[in-house]
Amino acid sequence: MPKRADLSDTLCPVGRSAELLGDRAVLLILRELFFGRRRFELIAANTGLGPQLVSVRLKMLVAEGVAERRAYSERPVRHDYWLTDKGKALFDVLYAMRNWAERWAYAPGEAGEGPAIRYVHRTCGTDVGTATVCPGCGASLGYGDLKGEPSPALEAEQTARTA
Amino acid sequence: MPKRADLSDTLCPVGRSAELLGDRAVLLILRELFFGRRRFELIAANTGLGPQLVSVRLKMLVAEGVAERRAYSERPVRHDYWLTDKGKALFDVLYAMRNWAERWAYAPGEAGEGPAIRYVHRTCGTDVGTATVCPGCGASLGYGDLKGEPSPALEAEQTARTA
DNA sequence: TATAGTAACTATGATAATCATAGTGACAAG
DNA sequence: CTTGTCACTATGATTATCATAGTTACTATA
Repeated sequence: MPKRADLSDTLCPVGRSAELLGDRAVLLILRELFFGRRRFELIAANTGLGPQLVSVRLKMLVAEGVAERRAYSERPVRHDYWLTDKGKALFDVLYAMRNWAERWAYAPGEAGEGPAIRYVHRTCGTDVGTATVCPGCGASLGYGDLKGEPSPALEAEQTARTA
Repeated sequence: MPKRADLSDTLCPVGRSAELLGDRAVLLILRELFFGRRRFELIAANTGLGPQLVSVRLKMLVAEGVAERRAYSERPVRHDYWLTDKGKALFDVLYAMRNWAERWAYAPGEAGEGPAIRYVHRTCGTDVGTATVCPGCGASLGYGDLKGEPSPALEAEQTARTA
């Protein structure tokens, strides 16, 4: 394909986000980072993306200030990737995607009982369902406030990929 | 590229959404539909996408049940595209993208004063900022509750594209 | 009647992004 | 001194995307 059109200078905020997020690989990598999988190989394994693509996208995310490369070991030198504040702020987008999918993207009963990922408010323990404000205590919910618990079926799928 | 990997059968809700939303063209077309631009040529002009891509993606959105093709005129036969309920539910995702971009994707002062798009709660008139719950009346905010008002600069950019 | 215009597409070819797979460099462990 | 781990890089086949031109089916104006 020809060079993809550049949206980074549009004044439209959705266009600007689309420049970053309108990419399957980026979305999947962000998912991994939000789930606490920071190592290159784990990210590649869990997303099913080739190492080339993972490499290119991680560099892009670092360049955009969304992720950060850190050494977690000298001798041997090993690096992993962490979300910056700018990256953590993307949680709301992924959470909205999850909310939409839980409601619209599964055939009846396909995900077993209940949602594929259950989110619980850390401070009060309430299952928040798909809310953006805690139904228990009324606090607004962002990254760090929520604890995601994959269903047994989803967990099985994930461990199968790493094996 | 080889055929892109299929995520439609993963149990992960983010993966499922990514299958649809991890695509620049889809995101831009959805933006147009949410802004009430339903005609093919308008969508192509405002997104800057070629007619081929717009055609393919609209067919995909219709096949996914996110959009619907309607005839708005017989003689000559003319069609346009509307969001279904499943499509309208994606508002939360695009709104989260907008919220993120307003905060993180502009250089200081780049968008002029205030946000690139101002959102106002229709029923109570409050400027909601980037909230998901109305700061004025406490109602939760979804598609239909909000009225988006582009800044003069953004409006200028949009009309420039259609001319 | 002829010409131009509008809207929703389809067709084509050049180019670049993606996938799959194999390979590299730096080190540790047995 | 061979095997293993981890974070990548290199390569070639395949295909999606862009830009542009063309098509179909009408309406409107001259």
